[in-house]
Amino acid sequence: MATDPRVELAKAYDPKHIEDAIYRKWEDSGFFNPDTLPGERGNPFSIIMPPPNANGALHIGHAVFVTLQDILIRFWRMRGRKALWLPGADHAGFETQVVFDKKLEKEGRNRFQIPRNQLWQEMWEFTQENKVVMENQLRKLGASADWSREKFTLDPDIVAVVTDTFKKLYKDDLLYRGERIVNWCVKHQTTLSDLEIKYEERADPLYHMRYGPLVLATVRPETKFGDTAVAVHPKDKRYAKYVGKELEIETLIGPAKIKVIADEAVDPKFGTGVVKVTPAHDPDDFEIGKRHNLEVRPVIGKDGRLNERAGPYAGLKVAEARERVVADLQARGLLAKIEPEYKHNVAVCYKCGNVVEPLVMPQWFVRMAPLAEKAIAAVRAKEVQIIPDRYKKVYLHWLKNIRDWNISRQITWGIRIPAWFCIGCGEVRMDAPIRGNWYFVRHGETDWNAERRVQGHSDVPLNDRGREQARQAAIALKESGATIDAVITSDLQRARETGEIIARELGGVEVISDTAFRERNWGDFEGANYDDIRARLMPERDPHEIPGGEALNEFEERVAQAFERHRNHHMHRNIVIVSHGGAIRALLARLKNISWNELRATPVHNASILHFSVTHPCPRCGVDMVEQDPDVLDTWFSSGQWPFATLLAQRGNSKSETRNPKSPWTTKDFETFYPTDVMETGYDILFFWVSRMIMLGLYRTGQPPFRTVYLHGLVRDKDRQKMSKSKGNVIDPLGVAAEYGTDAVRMALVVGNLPGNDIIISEEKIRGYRNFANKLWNIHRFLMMRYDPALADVRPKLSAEDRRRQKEAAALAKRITADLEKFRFHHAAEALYHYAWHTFADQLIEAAKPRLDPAGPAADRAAAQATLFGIYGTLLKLLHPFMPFITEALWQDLPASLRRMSTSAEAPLLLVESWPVPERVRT
RNA sequence: GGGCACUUAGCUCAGUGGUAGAGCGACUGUUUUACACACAGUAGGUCGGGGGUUCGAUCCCCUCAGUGCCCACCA
Repeated sequence: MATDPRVELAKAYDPKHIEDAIYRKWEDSGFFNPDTLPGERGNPFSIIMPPPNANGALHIGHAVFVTLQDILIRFWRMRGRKALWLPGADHAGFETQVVFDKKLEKEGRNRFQIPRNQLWQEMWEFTQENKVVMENQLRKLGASADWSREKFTLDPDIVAVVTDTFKKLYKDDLLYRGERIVNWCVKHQTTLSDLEIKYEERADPLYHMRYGPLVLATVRPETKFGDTAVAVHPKDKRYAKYVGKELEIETLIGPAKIKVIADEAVDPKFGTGVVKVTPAHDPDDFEIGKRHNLEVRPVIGKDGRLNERAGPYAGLKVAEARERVVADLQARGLLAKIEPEYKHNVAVCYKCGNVVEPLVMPQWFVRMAPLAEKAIAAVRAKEVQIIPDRYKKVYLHWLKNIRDWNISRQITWGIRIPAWFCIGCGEVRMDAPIRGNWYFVRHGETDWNAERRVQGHSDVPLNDRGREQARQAAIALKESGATIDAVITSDLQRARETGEIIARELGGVEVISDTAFRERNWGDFEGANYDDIRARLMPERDPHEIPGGEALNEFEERVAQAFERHRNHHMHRNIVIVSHGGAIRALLARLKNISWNELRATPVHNASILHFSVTHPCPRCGVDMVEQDPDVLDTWFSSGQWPFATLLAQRGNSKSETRNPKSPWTTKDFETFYPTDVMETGYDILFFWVSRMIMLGLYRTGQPPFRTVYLHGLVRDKDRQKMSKSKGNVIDPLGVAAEYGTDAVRMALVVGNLPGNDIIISEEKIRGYRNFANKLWNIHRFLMMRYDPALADVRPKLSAEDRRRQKEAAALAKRITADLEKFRFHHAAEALYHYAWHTFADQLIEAAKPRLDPAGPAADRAAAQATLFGIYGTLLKLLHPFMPFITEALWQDLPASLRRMSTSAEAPLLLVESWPVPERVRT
């Protein structure tokens, strides 16, 4: 824009033509990076941006945090602080997995049929694309974040911090692997933390079943096969005579004996006062079971179907089994009564709404109580302040009643759990030193694979897809970081080609061909359809005898011996073995000492990679190979470390120096900016995120990760409805920003919104602030039209009114400053709106109009001009954190003499040391 | 079952111990060279009901009602 006051600006403010250029100018200036901010800046101010999920576009909720945090950052930067706003993105494990699962579903695929490394690769690309889109959206919203420090939760240096914390927790006995009852989502095939389940009220039948002489009520009769006791209240006289006895009961799968126990958890007033105890499938029963040392007898599997313990009901889904069991109970007279509409709450997956199946599984749990204790103390001692205050109580209550946190997830997308198990006996071998790695890779796809034809020794070449798969496998190997020393492959063409592609992609690794790694010889069956053969032969297991082929044990022996030979030959090296589905299974069966039947659960897909590491012999079973836990960490376990992890991961940053050699666990950034000043986020993730950041921050650094938590509300539409795509009431922040200007959207999100209260937004409101931006534009236009540079040399004769107005403006500046210091954004924004429009425009400008007449006395004209421009400059500065684009544009348009910058004329930005009220120096 | 918050103009919300404000909307008028994305004006509220404290309450206390949210989740 021109600085010549005679050049006319457009009549109306058009943000489209201005915003991008302004942002580019800011970014090019380097002022977003605290290291290149001009001026003396000893006093840091830092905010770590809540990393948006890299699985989609930004929504209006993101615009809220961008606005509030950007206001804070710009405010403190203008006040001379060394201000850092560190941006990032979250891989958002389960959330992204769900989004990606849906995408796959649309393409007719599903994640359980895709090799892990291939799925990972696809998800990596998906999130990287989203990340770029998101970054640009954040820029559009005016975020003055330091992009040079940006982090992603899967960056290697972040992962290093996170896995280090995992190991430290384990060492400190704050992390354990335990068989505990967990929330299992049958659809997503993963466990969920207690925060990731919701309760829904349902009306289901309550069945009163006969257990010998007793009658008990349940909504889940199908779990009866897993009952290991019947419980009554200890003081219940009705049943005292049974306690401690074993009852002979008739069940649907024959007569059985069941213990009667007494436990406080039983409510004698509910139903008959008798309860069946199923420790494997009910959280409360699991607790009762622990108290009474009851057997945990699982009858439902991860597939949500009954298992072989349920006899004739095996294989049925829970709902089907319930119907059948009830019908059969009724037929046998074992059902005393049915209450058809019993209202109760059912736990469901918060994403898909399917009923959560409580299962007992080995998982990793963080022992929360000791961590929570410190997090409670920090807030009580006001080391961390929570705004608004009422959330403090919510926070404390949750922490006081906290339960251990299951951090294992059975999904692909996430940070792989840094724990290793002995492949022989499953023992946890956390610190087993790795000396050599073996990667078993199945060959890529052939046409026969696609046609489901048995290949055996038939020499079929890879097809195009197979070659691409091989390349993908090579990329995955490369990315695993290991240096591959050699590729050993079966001599059959499909394996050899795969091995050669991998070796080439890895930069010309030696390829060794070995006939012993061939697939099993399927003799007369080769070329036939795989399913036909399975149907014709034994449907449950592989045939031991194949006409003209190789016996199973011979085959296993051949492969196992070959592996043993190579192992001895390639000690302490990293070797890829490219072989076949059957051969890899044979190896697994030998190495892990498991049956073919169990192997069926682990499909070996084309070009999939299995990774084993060699280490010391296991102290329990002597096997010297380990494999990494296939599970990944709950996303919140990594994001819970975000404030310190991001600062510790600034080692490569050219401006922020390398790590301190004295302590590997620090960086200059960490020392400068930690603990951060403010954590600004939504109240909906107080437990998920904020409390965990406080706990993990205290645990790892001894300090809380931030001094103040500011919680904003959820954005709703003007009918108080949550925004959702299905309701069609979503406001796309970028869409409205493009239409009305980013500043208008920002103001609309600030005015009238108190901390912790839900935010109501409507297009009308945004339009209102678009009008305000236009008002500012025209105030500027008027001032510049009347501006007379010649008056700069005239000594102004200020009137009493001029002085009063100057004082008024100074008071406003003080008030806005105090509001921002105390996080009263809504106050400040509204006061500025009001002042600019109804005081400055309506009164000051109107009053000055006659005085600015060129025919008037010069001293008075100079006074009017000086007063107006002086206050106007202050106003622009005060408005800048809220409406950065237009204020910057107008500021730029002021003649340099009016800008009175303390920095050089080339440092054109309002954001440098411009705040009208200086900060008192902190001691 | 426990907890928290809210109930002020048609809508969305500020606000203060001394009998109420903003934005949007409605209505009337005005195209006056900063702005019709504007200006000038008008209408509209027993500040959820009841009780108490007080000279005085929308604001403090009690209670009732309604709304929303969070936590827990005994078959």
